[in-house]
Amino acid sequence: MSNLTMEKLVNLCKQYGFIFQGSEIYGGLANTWDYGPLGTRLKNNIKDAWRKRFIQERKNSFETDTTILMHSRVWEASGHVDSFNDPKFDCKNCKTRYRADNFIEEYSLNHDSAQNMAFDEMTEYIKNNSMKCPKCGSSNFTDVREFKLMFETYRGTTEDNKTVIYLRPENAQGEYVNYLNVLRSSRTKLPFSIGQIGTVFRNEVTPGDFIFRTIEFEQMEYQTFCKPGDDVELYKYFKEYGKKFYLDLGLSNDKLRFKDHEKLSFYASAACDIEYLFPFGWGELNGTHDRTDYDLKRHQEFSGQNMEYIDSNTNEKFIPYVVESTYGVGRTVLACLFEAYHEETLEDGTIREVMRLHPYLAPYKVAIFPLIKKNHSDKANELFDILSKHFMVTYDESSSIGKRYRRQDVIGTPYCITIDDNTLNNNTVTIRDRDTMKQEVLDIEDIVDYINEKIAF
RNA sequence: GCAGAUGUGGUUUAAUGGUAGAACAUAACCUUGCCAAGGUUAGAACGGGAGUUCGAUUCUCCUCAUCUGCUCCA
Repeated sequence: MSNLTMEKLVNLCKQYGFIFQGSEIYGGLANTWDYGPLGTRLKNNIKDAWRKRFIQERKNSFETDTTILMHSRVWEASGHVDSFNDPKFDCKNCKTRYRADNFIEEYSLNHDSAQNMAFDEMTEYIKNNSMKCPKCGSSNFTDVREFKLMFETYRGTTEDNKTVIYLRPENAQGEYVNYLNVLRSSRTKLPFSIGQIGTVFRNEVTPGDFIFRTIEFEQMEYQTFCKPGDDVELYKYFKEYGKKFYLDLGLSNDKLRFKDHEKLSFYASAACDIEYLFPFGWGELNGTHDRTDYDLKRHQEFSGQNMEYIDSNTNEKFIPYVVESTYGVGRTVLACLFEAYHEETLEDGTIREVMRLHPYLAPYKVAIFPLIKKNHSDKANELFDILSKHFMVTYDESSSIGKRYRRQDVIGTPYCITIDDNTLNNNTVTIRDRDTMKQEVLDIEDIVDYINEKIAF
């Protein structure tokens, strides 16, 4: 049973230290969220899980960590400088927003091209041709304005020495510009993959949905370079591999679906999302794109560097195709939180809130309780020192034992260990499983192996 | 970015143009021997700014944030 609304989740995350509003003491900055102690653990565990599946367990798979700030030519080559800002205007009457270039091409009498028009020329054109809002018939429009989706900053310390530099809107270009470096240094062959986890920035006008859409966010990206033709099978493979990854994280099959793109971007020959059913509707977690040789070809053109691969068996030369699969980190965190939350009514009628996170994702693997603070806290602290060398452990000696169990249930801790007189006399502890509510007696020596086996991913 | 609604301790809330009250949560001490027990005590709030007023959490304006619906998301 779960009836977790977004509002309730936001409060829960704040209360227990998963996620806080960004810049909260100054009134908040819209669409930014800070990860607290528990949220940071959860997020890092998700990233580690991804790393394990995509880098560690796959041959010819390499991780990079490239810079947020890149040469401006990168974004010209990628097409972002030309395509990642839109000319838009609003109908003041019915508040509909249009893309000016599309509007002119679609609704003008001659279907003129707006390709080469400046913004004020588009404004003039719309006015001079008495174009009307297709929705309400009004001609009361705002001027055409530019909506830049890339954040800009400046390089250079003096006013007259400044050059524009962009904050990356995707990680992918970092892998593409290092394709030759990785290929050479790793002595690898096609097909091979470069993965990367990194922060990207998009200056979008957005409604929030909590951490679902933010202006700064992390992506886990996976680029597979292959021989042209092999991209078709790889594309299919990575769609399924991505879904498998989400099932492994504990998301339920009936809340996951594929959504093929009908309209393809200029760089892609195929595109498909994996969506999760959030309380606010289906939302994208992953996008897999067949980017063909678009990016490497463009970088070859713009940089002058030869991006061709030589197949040593056939001596063929070609620019590799790229299949990209991108996973949103924050969105995955959000999906895992929604999926994990349960409310259970106990025999005495009280409600127990349980965060049934996969043990690998749980912020703490084990909580240690001295049954009686006075008698058992020394031994409990000793155990903390032993176990904390192996995994994240938390310690709680305040309030009643029942209350301590409940606190761990809400934050997803899979195992609780209680130290009592038996521990002092026989070296055994009571370990309680969050999901089954069953208690077992365990020798202290066996705890590490017991837990490690349970939390494996 | 547009329209509407909302903003009181961590959370849920009460009242008020004149000292802002509670419950839960939190912390300390006592008690307690395995699932939110009890007692005592403590800390903690009117989103921010300006205006009207002798005095504003309350009225007005601006702003910030959140929610709902649009819009946007190569």
